[in-house]
Formats: sequence, C-alpha cells, structure tokens
Amino acid sequence: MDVALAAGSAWTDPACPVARTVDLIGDRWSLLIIRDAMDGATSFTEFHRRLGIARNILTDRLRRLVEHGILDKSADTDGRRHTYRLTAAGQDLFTTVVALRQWGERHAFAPDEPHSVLVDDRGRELPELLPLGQDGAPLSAAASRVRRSRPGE
Amino acid sequence: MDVALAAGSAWTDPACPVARTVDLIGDRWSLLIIRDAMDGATSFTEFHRRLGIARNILTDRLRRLVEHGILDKSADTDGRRHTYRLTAAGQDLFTTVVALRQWGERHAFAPDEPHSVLVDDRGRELPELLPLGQDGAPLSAAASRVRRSRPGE
DNA sequence: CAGATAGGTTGCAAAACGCAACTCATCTGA
DNA sequence: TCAGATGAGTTGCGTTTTGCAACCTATCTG
Repeated sequence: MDVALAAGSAWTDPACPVARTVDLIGDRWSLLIIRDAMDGATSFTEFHRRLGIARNILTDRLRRLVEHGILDKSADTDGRRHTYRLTAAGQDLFTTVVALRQWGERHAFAPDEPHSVLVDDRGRELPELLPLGQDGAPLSAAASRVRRSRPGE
Repeated sequence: MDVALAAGSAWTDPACPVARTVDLIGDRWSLLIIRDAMDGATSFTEFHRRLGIARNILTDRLRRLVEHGILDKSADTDGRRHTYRLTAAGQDLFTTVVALRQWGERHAFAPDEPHSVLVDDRGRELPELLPLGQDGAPLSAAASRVRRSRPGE
C-alpha cells in the first residue's frame, strides 16, 4: 500500500479519513470492481463482462486500485492471463460494501422489487450492521461528533 | 424518498443494492456533504465553506440529495436562509460513513499522521464496525457470497 | 438606502468518461 | 504451421461532467 494519492493531485480534506477513503474509491466504478472481486472476479475480461464498463476506464481503475494497495496484480503461469486479487486492505473494505448494500436494500428498492442478497456460507442472510458506542448500545449520528485533529496532535 | 434515478438515466446494475447506493451517492462530493450534515452543517454557505466545492456543483448535489430523499430542504422563517437536514434515510447512512471512516483510519494514513476522530457524546472513540454472521462470529468476504435475484423472486 | 449576506445562475475552459476500432502476444484446433 | 480465437490492453475522438469566476436577486442591517 502506498498512503498517497497520484502525483499532482491532493487530498480533498487531508485530515478526514472519510474524505481520504472517498478520494481513493469514491467514483462510479471502483467500489463495484471491489464488490465483484469479493464475489470471485479476478481477470480484466471478467470485470469487463460483469460491469459493462468502458475498457480504457477499467484499465485505469484497476491500475489505480493496484497503486493504492487495494488490488494485487500478478501474471498467470498461463502466459496471457493476469490475475487481480484483493489485498488485505482490499478485503477490509468488506464492511464498507456491506454497509452500502444494507442501506441500498432499505432505501433504494421499492418494497416488492427483487434484489441480490448477501449470504454467509450456509446461505443465511447477514444481520444488520450497526455502529455501537463503547457501552454496546447503538449509536446514532446525532449522538456522535467529530473531534478535529490539531496540528501537532 | 423516491426510489428512482433521474429521468433519462438508468441504474448501473438494477438488481444490486451496492450498485444502486453507489449510483445515488457514489461521487466525489455527496458523501462529504452527508458527512458534514451529520456534523451539523445545514446551510448552502456552510457546506460551501467547509468543502470548498464549486457553487454550481454544490447546488446540483444538494438538489439531487433532496430529490433522492436523503436531505430535506426547508425555508427558514428568517427569509433568506434555507435549511438542509438529513431525512431518516440520510441519517441511516451513518453506518456507511463510519465504515468509510474506519477503513480510512486503518489504510489511508501513515502511522504517525494525525486525523480527525469520531467520538460519542462522552468523547470516547467508537469500537470497530464488523460484519457478523447469524451466529455472531465475524464474517469475511471469503465466507460470504451473493445470491442473485431471479426474475419473479 | 448603501452595504452585507444568503443562495443561487451563467459562460466558458479543462478534465473525465464512453465507444469503437486497432494492436499485440499467446494459445488452440485442423 | 498457420488461421482463428482469446486476453489484455491502447488510441482517437466526441460527449459529459467539473471547476472557476463573474454575475444576479432578494433579504437584512446600520
């Protein structure tokens, strides 16, 4: 991993972890590439087939994700295939993908509209992901606040 | 809320909740607007000041977020101010914002680099958000899979 | 009533995106 | 062995989206 952005660009909000994450994966395609990588996609062609993304854009996104330590690219023994795999940091985005998925299930579908479902290895749906406080009680945005970093902290 | 995209556009992947959520808020600014709304920002000027976003883009993003039922816009008694507030669906994005924040803290900062911290109303940091299985044990991407929706399901 | 403040809109240039066609290397079957 | 087929891109070009700066309009304040 390379805790930095491309040369010539700068963080939108350097002190905020939310903003840095958005700078790294907050575009139309990166999160969907990561979603498909978690679902077993490993090759350029497979990502292209699943996403219907323009090929030059896919090339660029895969390169960026590799640069930022989210995907790892390796040449197959095969000779013509390449294999993209999630790094540990990439796999750690699972929580984020689950959060996006659960919000979408709750708010982006009509009640009767079908959608894909994330299940564990025994086919059971996942419980709802919920931020908790130190005391174990659910925590809302209203009950939390951002403590800004001071220079020299 | 209006479970639909703007007229003329279509979902990137209609059956996937992750993709629908990304279609709604997966751009450079929407999530940061939501972050600041959770941190108390309510006016056009305040969002503009905090984010340094171009004014026409901010106008567009606020309009879209209102259209999609994430923000609510109301005229202040004051007469010149408008107030933007998170709807219930908007507040429900707290989990997603926390997931993005925690990933950023773990992977987008050098060990000694300072960053802002999300704390509860007593100033204590939040525990790590972690997807669990039905049995209560932590679940990884590798131990889960996507069950696709079949037409008519 | 002359600023200041809030919340925009408009025009124009730059960057990002999308499509289709082309390249190039390896593999596969006749 | 050589004519496709496959995988992984690259290139050109037109369309969209962004970003910046200037402008506009309504309300409030001294």
